[in-house]
Amino acid sequence: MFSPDGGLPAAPFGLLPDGGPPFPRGGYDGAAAQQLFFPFASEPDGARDAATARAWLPPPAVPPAKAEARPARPCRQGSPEPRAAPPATPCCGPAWAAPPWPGPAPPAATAVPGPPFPGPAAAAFPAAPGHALCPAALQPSSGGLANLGSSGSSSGAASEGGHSSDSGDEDAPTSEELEQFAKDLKHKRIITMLEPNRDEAPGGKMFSQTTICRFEALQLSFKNMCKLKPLLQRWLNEAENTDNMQEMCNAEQVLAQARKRKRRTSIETNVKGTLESFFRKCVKPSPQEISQIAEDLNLDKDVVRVWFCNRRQKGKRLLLPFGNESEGVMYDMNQSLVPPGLPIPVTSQGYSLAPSPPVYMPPFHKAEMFPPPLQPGISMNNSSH
DNA sequence: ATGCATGAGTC
DNA sequence: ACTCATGCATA
Repeated sequence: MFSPDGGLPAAPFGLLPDGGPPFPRGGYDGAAAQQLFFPFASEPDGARDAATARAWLPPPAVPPAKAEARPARPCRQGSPEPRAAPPATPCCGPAWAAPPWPGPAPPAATAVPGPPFPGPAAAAFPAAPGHALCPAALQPSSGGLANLGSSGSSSGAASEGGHSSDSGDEDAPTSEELEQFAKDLKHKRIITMLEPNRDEAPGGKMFSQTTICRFEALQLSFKNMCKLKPLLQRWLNEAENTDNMQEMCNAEQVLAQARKRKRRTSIETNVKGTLESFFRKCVKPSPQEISQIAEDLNLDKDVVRVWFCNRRQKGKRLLLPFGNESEGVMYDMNQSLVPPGLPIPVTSQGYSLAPSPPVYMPPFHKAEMFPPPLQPGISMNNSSH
């Protein structure tokens, strides 16, 4: 049934061989030393509550072809159930259901390839008053956060729990602000990293390099960025005003290293290509399908499952944030992605998520659920491996 | 910089 | 079992 060509040589979406530039780990070597950089008091638990929010929802302009609502069911080839608008979610439901994205985006001169966030309509963020959409994010700071940009010196102190200032929704940073902040953060971080003793803070929670990188690259969901901004902001302020960021008791986070973590699986390039082709057919295979794929590829079912999860997550991360136009047309959970005319999103490293050709997978028959007919010419950066 | 993994929260 | 946030490990 599933004969994934035993090993497609190419990857549909221009999968890059994650071969990024070597990360200069000044002081970290060993596995132990984690890459934690930012310490923070503590993350408000409530911050997560809004997990329900569907980040990057389509803007008003876009006809709700189907807001990336929760598909819920495995791929149903034949019947792409029409997706209704996301039901108001508990917390930020309404807020996010209604496109948070303000109007037209100003040329955001940012490091990122495309305007990550739509527009500056500033306070457009519908922070449901009653609920803390993003508790942390809503931290007042009377527009202070917004001014982070001026890396000049101590930008506004994003103190928390301050004055709730202006209106109830003005707190939400605008995309512009976030971008600016991201830049500022990047700058500061670089400086900071040069300081041997400044990578962590006392007793606080810190974020990993991964998260920071993603923040800087605006690869996190808007909601998430809103949440993190105040925390990062605080860190920046502290870093600026503190000469010694405390002794940084090595502590090294005690590294949860003691934790038994499954060794990272390295999926072979060709296998990856096959997975990609499966993904294009169905972004959310059913457990059975996953099992089948796993069997075909000789992978652990769990590995396949996780791969799909991550692939979906990646799709959202890369596709939505940068492809404004694509809002609402993100990949159909029932089918493949790539809506017609979708602007090819490219990440900072030129990672194009779009399939070479405007592939648009038509509904396929069950019988051919997964025959991944990769298109020739699709480039796959087989780099090593 | 990003792929794969983990865990909380949710459906 | 999925989404989302986050991080370890690696290219």
